[in-house]
Amino acid sequence: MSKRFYITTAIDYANGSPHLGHAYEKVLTDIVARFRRLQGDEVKFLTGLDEHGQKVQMSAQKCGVEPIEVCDRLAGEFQGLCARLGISNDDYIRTTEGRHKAVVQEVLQKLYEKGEIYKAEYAGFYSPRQEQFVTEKEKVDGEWPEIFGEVEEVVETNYFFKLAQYQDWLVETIRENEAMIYPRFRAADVLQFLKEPLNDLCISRPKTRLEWGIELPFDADFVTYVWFDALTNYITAAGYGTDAFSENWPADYHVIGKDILVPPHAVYWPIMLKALGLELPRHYLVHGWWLSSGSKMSKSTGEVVDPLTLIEQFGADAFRYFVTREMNVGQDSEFSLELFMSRYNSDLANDLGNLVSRLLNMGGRYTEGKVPKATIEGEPEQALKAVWEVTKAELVPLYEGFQFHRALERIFGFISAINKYAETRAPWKLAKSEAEEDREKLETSLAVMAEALRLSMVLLTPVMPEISSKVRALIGAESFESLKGQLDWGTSLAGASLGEKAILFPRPERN
RNA sequence: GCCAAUGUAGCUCAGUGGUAGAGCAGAGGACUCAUAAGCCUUUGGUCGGCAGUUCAAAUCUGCCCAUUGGCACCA
Repeated sequence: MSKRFYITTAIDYANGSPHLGHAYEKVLTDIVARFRRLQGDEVKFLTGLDEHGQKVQMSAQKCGVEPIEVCDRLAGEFQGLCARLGISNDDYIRTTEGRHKAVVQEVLQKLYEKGEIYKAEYAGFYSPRQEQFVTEKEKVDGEWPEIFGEVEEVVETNYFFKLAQYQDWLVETIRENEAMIYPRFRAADVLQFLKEPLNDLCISRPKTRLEWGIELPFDADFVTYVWFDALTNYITAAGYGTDAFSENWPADYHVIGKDILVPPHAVYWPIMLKALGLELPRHYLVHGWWLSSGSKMSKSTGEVVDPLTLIEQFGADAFRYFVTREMNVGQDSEFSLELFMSRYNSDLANDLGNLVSRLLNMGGRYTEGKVPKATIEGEPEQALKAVWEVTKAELVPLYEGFQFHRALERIFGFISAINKYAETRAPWKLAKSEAEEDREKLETSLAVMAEALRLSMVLLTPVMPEISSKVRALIGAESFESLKGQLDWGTSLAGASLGEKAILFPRPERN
C-alpha cells in the first residue's frame, strides 16, 4: 500500500495537568490531519504522553504512590482533553507501554553494537538535596544558593551517544532542505546552534539516582534518559520493526513548540535516525506560544480565567475557532478573555449563528421548512457567487501553507457576504408581495443562502468539525469524506428539509 | 555580545515599490426574517526612529530603539 500521511504532536510530559499550550498543539495538528483527509490522503495522526523521568518519580514519591499511578491519572486527563476537543488522533502512545520499551531497547542495543554509544566517566558538582547536578553558572556571588544545600563533587559513570561525527552531514542536510522547517526562519536558529562543535549526548542515568525509566539492554544498572525514550515514540507508533513501518515512516510532519526544536528535534533526533539508517522526518511545523497562557486576569471582575474552562462553557469548536483565528502559526499570540469574547460574540454568534437562525426561521415561515429552488440569477446572486469563487480559490493554498488565521478570515468574510446578500434581497419584504416575480426572488434568496452556507461549512470543517456537520444537517446537506466536488456551487439542497430553529452559539448570561 | 522574529487606527491584524486597509470597539442612520442580531454611513494612523536608494518606500538598504525568542559543559 502507499505511504500514509504521518503527522505527530510532541508527547506531553506527565508532570502536570494540561494547559492552553497542550490544547493548542493538538488543535493545530488536528486541523492539518483533517484537511489532509479531506484531500484524500490516508492519515496517521499520533499524540501521546512522556511518562518517565525524575520529576514523575519525585511527584509519585511525594504523594506516596507508584509512578505509574501518577501517569495513569495524567494520561486520563490528557486523553480526556483530546476527546473533549474533538481531536481525531488514531493512536495515543504512552512511553510506559510494552511496545515502546521494546523499540527503545532494540534501538539502543543496535547503536551500542554499532559502536555509536560508549561508556565514560564524568566529574561534576552534585546537589543531593535537589537530586541534580549544578553548574558554575548557577552560582550567585561565587556560592550556590541555599536551595541546593551541600554541593559535592562526584564522579559518575554514564553512557554517551556520539553526535559530533554527524555534525557536518546535519548542517548540509538542513541547508539543502529549505522546506524542512516551517517557518523557515527557525532553520537559522538550528544552524547557529550547529556553528559550535557538538558534544556527545549523555543518554543514561544510574539506577541509584533514577529508577523510573527504561533499562539499558546492555547494562542493567542504568536507565535511558529522556531523548532516546521520548523521541523514539515517533517510530514506535509507526510500527518500527514491523511491516507497517514502511507505510508510515518517515513522518510527514512533527508538530512541535519552538522551545523543543533546538536541540532535541532538529539535532538529536535527525542524528539518532541517521545512525539507525532511517529516513528523516520530512517537515517540522514549529508553532509559537500563547502569552499569558494558563490564566489571565479579567479586567472587569479581577477573576482568574483558565482558558480550558472556555471549552466547557462555549464548546470545543468555539475554542478551536479562537485559537486558530488568533494564532499566526510560528508567531506568538496573546490570549485574553476579552479577545475570546469578542471573537465569540461578533464572529460566531452574530455573523454565523444568527445567519443560520434567520435562514431557518424564514424557511419555516415562507417556504414550509424546505430549501426552495433557485430560479433566477440576478445581480445580487452573481455578486455573491463572485465572492465565493475568490474565496474558494484562496482557501486551499491558505490551508496548505498553514495560514489558518487568514483562511478563517476569508471564510468569515464570505459568511458576512451572505448576510449582505440577505439584506439586498430582503426576503421578509418579498414575502409581503403577491407578485409571482417576488415569489421567485424570495425562493431564490433562501436557496442561495442555504447553498452559500453549505459551501462555507465545507471549508470550515477542519477547524470546526462539529459545527460544520451540525449546520449541514440543519440545511439538509449530506455528509462528505472528500473535498472533491464539494466546493462547486450547486443546487443539491433543493427540496431538502430545514431543521428546527437552532441557536448555535448562545450568548453568555450577562452579570 | 551574536543571531532571529516582531513593531501599521483605541484593540487584533492584513498589506513586500505606485495616492494608507479589514475586523472589533466608538458615533450616526435606515430596516425588522434573526441570538437587542444583520445592513448602510462614519470618526480615527507623521505605517517604531533616523538616514539612504528610487520619478515613487509601510514595502528595498544601512544604522538605531523597543519587545520576544534562540545561542546552556541542562552532568
